[in-house]
Amino acid sequence: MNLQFIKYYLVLADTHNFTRAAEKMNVVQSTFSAGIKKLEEQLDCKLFYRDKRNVRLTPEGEKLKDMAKELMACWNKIELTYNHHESKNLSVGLLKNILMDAILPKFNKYKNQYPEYAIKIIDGSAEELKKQLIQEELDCVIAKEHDITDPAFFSSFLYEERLMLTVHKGHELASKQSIYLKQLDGLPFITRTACTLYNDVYTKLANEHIKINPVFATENDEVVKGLVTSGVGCTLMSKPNKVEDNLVFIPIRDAEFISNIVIYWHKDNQKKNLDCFLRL
Amino acid sequence: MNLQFIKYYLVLADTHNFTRAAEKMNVVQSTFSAGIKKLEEQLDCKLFYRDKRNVRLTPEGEKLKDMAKELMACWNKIELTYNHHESKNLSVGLLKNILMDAILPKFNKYKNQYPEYAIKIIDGSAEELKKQLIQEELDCVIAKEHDITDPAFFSSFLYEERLMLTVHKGHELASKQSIYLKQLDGLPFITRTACTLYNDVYTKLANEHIKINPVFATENDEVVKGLVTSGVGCTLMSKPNKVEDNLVFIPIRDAEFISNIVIYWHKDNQKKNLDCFLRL
DNA sequence: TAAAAATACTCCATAGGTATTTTAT
DNA sequence: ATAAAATACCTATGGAGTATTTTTA
Repeated sequence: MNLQFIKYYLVLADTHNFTRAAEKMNVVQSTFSAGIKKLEEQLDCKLFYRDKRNVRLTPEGEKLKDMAKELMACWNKIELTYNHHESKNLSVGLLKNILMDAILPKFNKYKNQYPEYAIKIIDGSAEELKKQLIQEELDCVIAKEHDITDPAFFSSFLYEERLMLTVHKGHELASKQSIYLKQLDGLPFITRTACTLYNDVYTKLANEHIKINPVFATENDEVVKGLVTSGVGCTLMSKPNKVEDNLVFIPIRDAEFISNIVIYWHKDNQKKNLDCFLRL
Repeated sequence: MNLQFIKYYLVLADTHNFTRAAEKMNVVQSTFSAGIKKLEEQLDCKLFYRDKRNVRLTPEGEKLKDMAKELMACWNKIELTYNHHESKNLSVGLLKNILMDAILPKFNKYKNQYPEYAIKIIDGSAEELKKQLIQEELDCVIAKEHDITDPAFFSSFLYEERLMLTVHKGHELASKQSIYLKQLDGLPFITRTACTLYNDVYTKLANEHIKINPVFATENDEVVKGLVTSGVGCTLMSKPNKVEDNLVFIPIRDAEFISNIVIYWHKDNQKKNLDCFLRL
């Protein structure tokens, strides 16, 4: 009859690792193990296989997932309704010029499930956001992997950004399914100064003796898109879910410019809202 | 984080009485009071007014009702899914010739919410059903108030049956909005031998010196309806929600033949299914 | 005065912690 | 050999009980 163990279950079902799951729940591993065991005893069935170095859900465990999520959603709703002492606003830091595609659905889900609670979104550089996160001005920060390495913070993978060649519809390469890096040689190029992957890009191009022709440089991706659309040059950027009519994104076969986008939050931040947001 | 207290809350919200609610939960009153207090502390608001001899929900307490029911429904679903050791069939005793109108919706709700669990319905007299309830062959019994007075059983009111004059469409009284008892004088009458209220009826008629003309006697209400429809006589019976085309039910102004229908169950019966059924 | 809720205390089951052992790569 | 899960054991919290007091109709 204790919802704590249902939470244990949900976290373990996500992480597949007792030690890390326990850490996320702010209890020691033995306590966590005992909790899972108690839940298994109460429901009278094995929920997880613990074999050969990895933890997996049993069929019974799999069946519990949706019901447990629903149960916790009910409970969260009750707690959020009555807990007046803690702020109901969630402050989310968002790395400047990050691709919103994979984040917007998360925001929308939260808004649908908890319509009365606002999310405040703060734009900034990795440095600025990190500072605000440490000073507890932010509840969480969405940024690139390795932006924050402080062990006081958890991080959880959201999605990956992968740079592609971006050209306008009428460009000579627009019809290609994919290109090789050397095909960029001599092309008019727009530099996205806010993109941290550009260090890798320029290093790689130098190593391969490919000379691009930088015609513009800006940190604003909307400006970049406008420039590419108008045909003054190409660039390298991530492909959004919704591609503008006149833009074409082409994968690069012989190079990968990837960065993982993760969400950071302080291990001690017990805010109910944050927990709800993270679990969406 | 303890669902026990949510159950406390729901039972108290129903009974408006700490002592009786505690008894229903099989805990002593002080334990129950403490539990409600803990829930109020956890949610940081008063859920019940305890003033002037009665317990009432506060506005905050009222708000919790639906959310708490939803939460318990989630939990019940989980418990019913995994608790294999106890029988999932619910055995319900039903007093012979009882009006099904108010019971059918309850059965339907249960079937909708827990489609995989069967209800077994056993027909019988009050005596038979009581015996089976004591021998734990039945989980609960739907019968008349006072049919079972054993303190080992709880009872909860379901609805009232109220006898009305029942005639066919072409009957001389069919157009009346209501009648007086003396209008039954001399009428051909069908005696429903299974109806325990008929003792009261005959006593009252004798006291008032009203002489009816008993033309048929049967314990089967379907037969009674057939006879009334065919025009051989009138009777006194409860008005169902769905009235047959050719039958007319007329209230009696100067007499009340009422019996309360209640549901009985053993205080120690902790079957999850029963709990779910009772709370519908 | 009597019935119901709150309070004071006691008891014990159990959630959670520390330290250690077992298990599997 | 190492990392992770299980186990043993301890502590502290709190749910539930008994007995009593307070409250109010």
